[in-house]
Amino acid sequence: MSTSRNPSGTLQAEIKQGRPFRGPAEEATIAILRTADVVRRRLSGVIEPKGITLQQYNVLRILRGSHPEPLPTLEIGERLIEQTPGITRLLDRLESKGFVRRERSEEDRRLVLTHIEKPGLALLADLDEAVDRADGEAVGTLDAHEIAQLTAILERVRRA
Amino acid sequence: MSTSRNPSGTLQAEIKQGRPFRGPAEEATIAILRTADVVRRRLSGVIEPKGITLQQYNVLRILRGSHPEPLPTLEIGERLIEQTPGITRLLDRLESKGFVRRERSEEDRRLVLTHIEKPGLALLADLDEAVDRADGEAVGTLDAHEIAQLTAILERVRRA
DNA sequence: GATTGATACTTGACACGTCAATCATAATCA
DNA sequence: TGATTATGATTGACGTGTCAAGTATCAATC
Repeated sequence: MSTSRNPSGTLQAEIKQGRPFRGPAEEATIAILRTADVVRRRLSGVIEPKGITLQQYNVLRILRGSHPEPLPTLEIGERLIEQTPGITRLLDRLESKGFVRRERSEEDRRLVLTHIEKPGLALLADLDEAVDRADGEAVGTLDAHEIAQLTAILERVRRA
Repeated sequence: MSTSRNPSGTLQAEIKQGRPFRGPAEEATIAILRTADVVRRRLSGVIEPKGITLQQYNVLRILRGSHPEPLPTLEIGERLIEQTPGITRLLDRLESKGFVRRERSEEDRRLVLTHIEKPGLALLADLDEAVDRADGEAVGTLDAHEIAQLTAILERVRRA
């Protein structure tokens, strides 16, 4: 039965199988997921023709951010919000394409440090403008206030 | 050029490699992608313990929506925004778990019609409350106006 | 009514995302 | 010091997203 929730009598609850939130909350959740899909697709459309995937691009961006310092595998994983196992294989592919280089740390031999290489930097430089344009177009119909509002609301959703 | 936006002369544009949008637009784009990740993770946390993945759940929801009418494969794919090849294998797994049944259409033998089965409906019923709760919690700190606003802004991003 | 072109789906190949298990190295502390 | 535990990374297995090819069926047309 599971009817404990549902304060007052609540027509809605009786009629619609006791699901008080079906409606705006679900609509917003679905909107977030679908919008992210659309955005991801657009960015992929810009990036993949250059021979790397969106995730590989994200890793290169992270490595460029720390360049010339290398980063250990787990550190990259944290910034990507992704689980570690994935990172290892992602780096395998980037290394085989010559965009990054890996080496064991001397101080702590458990660490594998990844550096971005010249071809990686060149590829990013080549993509910067198009990616910025895509970002701009994604929110192109929003004014500055709306963009700020969207960003703030999404942050609250993440922290919820 | 598309420089109409960008208020005053714009130092930013000159200095930072002529990338006027790096900043708020990129921040908003990243916010959308990261928020969707968080939301997806939360929903998965509710659904996967019951033995199906989030995508399988979405397919079952779609099939419940049309029940007792079955749906052809492509129709399901369109509602998921996913490419067809993925749907076929998704349905393979749902079928092997007994949640759906497939059959060739008699009128048009190219079509494969998928029906949701009793165990599928039961599983969904079992999940409805928890999923609704998760949706509600995701946007729990937003008031009704903010939820509507978020949904509307995201829709504009998708249409951009 | 046989050929041609579209449509609906399937299969193969590769890139992730994620969990569980494993291996090497460090750190701890008995 | 030697055993135990913690940490960092990798591997294996499975589900999914996506592209390119392939197969079966239908529709059109000659």
